[in-house]
Amino acid sequence: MVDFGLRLLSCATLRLARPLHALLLVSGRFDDVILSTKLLNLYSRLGDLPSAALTFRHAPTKSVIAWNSMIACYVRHGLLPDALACFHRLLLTSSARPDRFTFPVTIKACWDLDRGKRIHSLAFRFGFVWNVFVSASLVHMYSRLGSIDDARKAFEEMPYKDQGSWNAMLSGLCQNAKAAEAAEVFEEMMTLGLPMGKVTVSSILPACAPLNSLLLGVAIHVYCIKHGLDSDLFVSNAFIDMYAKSGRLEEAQKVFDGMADMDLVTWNSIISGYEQAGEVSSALKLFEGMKESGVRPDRLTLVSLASAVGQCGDDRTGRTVHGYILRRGWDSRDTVVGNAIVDMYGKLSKAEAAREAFDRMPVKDVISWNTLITSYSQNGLAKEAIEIYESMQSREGIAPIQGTLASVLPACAHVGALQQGMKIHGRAVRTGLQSDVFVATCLVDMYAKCGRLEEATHLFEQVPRRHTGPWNAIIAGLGVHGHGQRALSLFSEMQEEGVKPDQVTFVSLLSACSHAGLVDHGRRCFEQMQTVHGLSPSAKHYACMVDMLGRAGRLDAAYELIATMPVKPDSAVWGALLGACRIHGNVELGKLASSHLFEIDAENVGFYVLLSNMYAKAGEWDGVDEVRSLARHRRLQKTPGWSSVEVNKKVNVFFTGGQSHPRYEEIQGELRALLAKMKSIGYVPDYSFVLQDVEEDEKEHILSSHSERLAIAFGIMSTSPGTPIRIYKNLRVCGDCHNATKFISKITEREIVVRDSNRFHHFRDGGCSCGLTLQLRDSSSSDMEDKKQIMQLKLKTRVSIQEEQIASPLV
DNA sequence: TTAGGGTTAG
Repeated sequence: MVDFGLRLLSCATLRLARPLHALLLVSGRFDDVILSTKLLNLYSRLGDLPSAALTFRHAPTKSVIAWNSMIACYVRHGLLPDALACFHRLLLTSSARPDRFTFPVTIKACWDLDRGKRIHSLAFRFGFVWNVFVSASLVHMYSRLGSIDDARKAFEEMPYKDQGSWNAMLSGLCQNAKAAEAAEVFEEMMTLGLPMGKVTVSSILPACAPLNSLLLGVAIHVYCIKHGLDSDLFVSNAFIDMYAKSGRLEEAQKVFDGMADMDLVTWNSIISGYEQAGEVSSALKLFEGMKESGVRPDRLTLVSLASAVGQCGDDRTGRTVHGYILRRGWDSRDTVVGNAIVDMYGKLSKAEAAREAFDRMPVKDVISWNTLITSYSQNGLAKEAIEIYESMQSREGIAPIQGTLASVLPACAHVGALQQGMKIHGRAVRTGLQSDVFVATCLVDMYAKCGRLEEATHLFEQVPRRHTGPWNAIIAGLGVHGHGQRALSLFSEMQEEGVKPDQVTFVSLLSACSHAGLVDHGRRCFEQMQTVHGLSPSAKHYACMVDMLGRAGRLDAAYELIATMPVKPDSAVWGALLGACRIHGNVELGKLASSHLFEIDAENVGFYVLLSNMYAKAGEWDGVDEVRSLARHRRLQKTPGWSSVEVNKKVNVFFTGGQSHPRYEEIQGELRALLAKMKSIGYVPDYSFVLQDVEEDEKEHILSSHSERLAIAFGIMSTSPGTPIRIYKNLRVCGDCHNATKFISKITEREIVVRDSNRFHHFRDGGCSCGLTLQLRDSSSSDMEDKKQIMQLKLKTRVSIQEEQIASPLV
């Protein structure tokens, strides 16, 4: 006589299971409720859902154990609705009664809170909630579905808690970002003298990094080594993750190196650790190791990989990775992976490729939109970024979150889209996001950069002041408006309130001092930054210092600083020196700065223009020719000048000489009318700013086609009288436009604010009271000399050069 | 004869 029970229990493969199944049927023993249930369990254990379901259907009598196994089998296959349907059939059609085993598995099948609560009340009605397995399952389910309060309640109501219940509570808290509470629960567990198992360890470890408590992590590590828990795979994985997130990559690597076997999670944790720390090449190397070891990458691996490639900035690797992801079956419905690809292209400065990847995604969530907005915004396509935000608004089911506003507000700030920014501010108020420190900081920055310093200050005063962000934003804002003293006094206030300044604070502060010509204050800040605040200056800080000393004419001191700086000077540092050399006419030092710049940043036309300008000012025409031919040789083209003005919440962009605006003719008419009035009260066009060697009336037209004029004219004709006009220009405003704008502000009785690549110009009633007045006066004092030189330049080269712009295409 | 609780995420 065959002992079917024993053989069913010990059967390990499907190949052995099938003959047993047949034997049961022919011998008539299948009718035995215990044996048919054992067969079902066997199929369920071996993961053969169809056979399990068939066995279940044909079993003449169904014990509650059979029902339980069937439900469990569905859950194991992720068929949650089938599992719940099976449970309901058990309730409604079977004479069997659910038991304490039924509920844990059914609770596991609940995929939303409503269902979970219904099953919870059924478990209560059947009297099983007091079972420790059932209640621990409830704790787990509520945590999984994000209802941490219900989880805590279920946990606290448990009359008896075993280690599993504590573990469920710990991991639930960790997964719902309640690290502090998790640590409290853990402490309570230790106080009660409960033992720590490997599950406990891997549940509590994720709380260490968010709590900044490396000490706790290390203590647990020591405990694990002592009790032999450290060889467990789950435990090791949790340690890698904990160390990596605490910034201890060496420790993470040590754990990784000591592991006997590794799984997908191991590789993902270490790769993402290196990627998050910015050690991109190590992350990519580990990915190769992972492939060699035969572990198949999953979506999380791909997310880390894409992010690593985005950081390394190498678009060839980017394309390779994208190709790899496509080949290895990137599920196009996987929104997280899709978002990572969009982000990768954005970081590689490939806004178009980002857009394509975005368009290909069938399911887009709010993160997809945020990522695309950021991709455009960070690649200088601010207008497009705002348009994407607008089209996002019309999508159903997609509501802006913190990250959305934090990506679109800088775009508004960049093009000076004040009305759009204000609309977004309104939205932030309605959704309560304006009290978010990050959003508030962006709002302060936006108002300051859009020329509304009062609003920025007002908003700053309402923001909680513990964080450094808002302080940095307002200090920078005061800086670009030329209010160096106010920036300094705010900095003192910041220290009095105990807010710790960071690297960014000092960049804002130093540039504020630089713009206002406060050299001594700037120097003191630069010293304090190192001695008092223990911050080592970066290339950015040195660039500010060089700019400050250079503007003040202390070129030797500026050069001295560069020669002795401990970090490698970048293009911003040398660029600041070159700019100062141009102002003060130091050709020799300028040549030196350029030689460095042409090595570090050979593609930047601005530097060629600056150098050529400087040669022209000094009358060194050979130098001018040399620079021009160098630029031509490198196939560089001038940066097109453009200005933007916002009318009716829409950003209008005008390119210098551009005729593509639909109301171009009207704009020209407006400009002609203005010009006549300007001339009648004493405006004389300054043709020295015209670059082409053409007839006088043509010159007049060229000046009138500068992008800022087009934008101003459009602003005047499209808004009601008295409305201030705000312009953003990507390059610096030319001297003639600066003068003309004074006249326009007088004639039209408008306040005109022009923000250029350097700072703000406030025009009102025929004057300009901006921070730059001083500098402009400086350059206009030598106006006559400039004009003479430019005339000479024209004679020699037939084309002259304007600040930051080369007249005709270089190629 | 059946059961719960564990690590990685844009």
